[in-house]
Amino acid sequence: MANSDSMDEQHYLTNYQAGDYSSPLVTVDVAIFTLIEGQLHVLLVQRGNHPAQGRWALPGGFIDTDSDLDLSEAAGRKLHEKTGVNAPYLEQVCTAGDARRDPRGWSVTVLYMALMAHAPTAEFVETVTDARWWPLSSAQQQHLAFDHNHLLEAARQRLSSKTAYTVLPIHTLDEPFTLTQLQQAFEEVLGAPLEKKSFRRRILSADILEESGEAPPPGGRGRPAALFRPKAGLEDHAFVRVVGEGR
Amino acid sequence: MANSDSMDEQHYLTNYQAGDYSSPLVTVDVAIFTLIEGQLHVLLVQRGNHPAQGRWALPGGFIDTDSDLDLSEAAGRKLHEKTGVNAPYLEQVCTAGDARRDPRGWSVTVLYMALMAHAPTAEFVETVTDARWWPLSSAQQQHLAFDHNHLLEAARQRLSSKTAYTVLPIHTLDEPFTLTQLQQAFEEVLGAPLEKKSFRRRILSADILEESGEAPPPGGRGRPAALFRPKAGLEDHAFVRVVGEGR
DNA sequence: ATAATAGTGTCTGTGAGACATTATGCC
DNA sequence: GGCATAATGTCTCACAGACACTATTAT
Repeated sequence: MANSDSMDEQHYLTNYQAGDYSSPLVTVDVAIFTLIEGQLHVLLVQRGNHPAQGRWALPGGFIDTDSDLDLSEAAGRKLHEKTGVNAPYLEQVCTAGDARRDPRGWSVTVLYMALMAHAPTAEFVETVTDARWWPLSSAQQQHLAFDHNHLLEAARQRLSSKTAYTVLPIHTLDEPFTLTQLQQAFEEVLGAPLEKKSFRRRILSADILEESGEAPPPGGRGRPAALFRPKAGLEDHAFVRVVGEGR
Repeated sequence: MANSDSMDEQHYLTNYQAGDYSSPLVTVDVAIFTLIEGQLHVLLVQRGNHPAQGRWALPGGFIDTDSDLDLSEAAGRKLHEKTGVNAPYLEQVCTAGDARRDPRGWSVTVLYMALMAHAPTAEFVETVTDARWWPLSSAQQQHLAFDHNHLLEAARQRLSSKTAYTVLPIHTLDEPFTLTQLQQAFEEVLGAPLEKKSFRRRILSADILEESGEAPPPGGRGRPAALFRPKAGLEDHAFVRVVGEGR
């Protein structure tokens, strides 16, 4: 390790060679979820290159030390390249790193979870042959590249557990939305039904939504529902009690 | 990117050169907390080398791709090298990475938080001139190396927020302990007083402690307290309501 | 009117907050 | 006895669960 008391930091840095240490590979992967017809889906891409050529994988790839300013920007970039969308919600989940997860050697991946509303008008994804929205359970049943089954499970767990005390699923809906739609989003993410009254009481008393004055879409059966959108900035509300399975 | 349809994965891998991409530097840092005389302390080491020579920093360093099997093992190793202790509790907090946090270039660090009981008999740390337990507030007031002020704050936040719905501070105590000691540990971590009755009700009804039959230490004033230790395996209990500031 | 969906009233149960009271050791 | 600390009794309040009920639309 190059160092001496007489060497100042400037001098040290000019002599420093990054290649002196064997550094792990560093990638960023993104599990992006959305609701399509009420079902939770995750975006996967089919790998065109070795290793794991032909397998489906979470979108991601190597950090570009020239153009990426930081990790979350790298994650956003990977996502944008695949979906053409700037993820409305992006959260770092965890980092996996060991000697075996990538056959190329010791590698580290920083996993992000993203949520977006599925815009049925945006064909950008469906038309790309190697990127597809998968129903979550189908995605989890197949053999994904690398350790992406584990990563997907970790992201899924983060989504579920945070849904119990936040309003995360709000990011899977287009605005404005009805309370029933929001409840169904929660139920799909949690994998369990919720009590209507409790849910509405919880959400409304948190004071994080505002009624959009808009008229309800015509053609629906039954009483038209009120339409809401999140109040600005208040989307990261945390409840002091957990919802669902009151043990 | 080297690839062709005719090349099989084995062939690809033998031709693969890790140096082909400019990879960020990868380090692991650990914020280890303990209680010393009721006060929360964090272990810092003074850097002997450039960069940031002479500054105090969280213990950590480069991944050793030869000997480290995975990230948490690397974190455990860094900790062991500094404290001679295998951390009883180790949790990954987050990963920071950008072009500027280290003057040597694009770097990524995986931050872990650790908790341990302060064994007054263990001089290993105090005698090493470049490693010291700092009261948390003193540590946070000085200018630490790199972005370690931010990392320390992130670890501190994780500790506080998880303390609100788990029993994390249990790992800062020697066994057996009294409920009063446990409550004081919670209060120190949360930075706020707790109601005695609520606290005891919560902890006892969670059924995660067992009474150690041991006799209370002599010499104390007042009624002797019952001594407890955690039941095996049940230390990661999660409550469905949050403690402290019942808003 | 009937079906269908939106939305409310209200009772129960759990557990946190507050704080007064009792218990058990020491001198 | 008095002091100090441990432990309990018990009331209130917030909020989740349950579920019956009313409201508003289309046909």
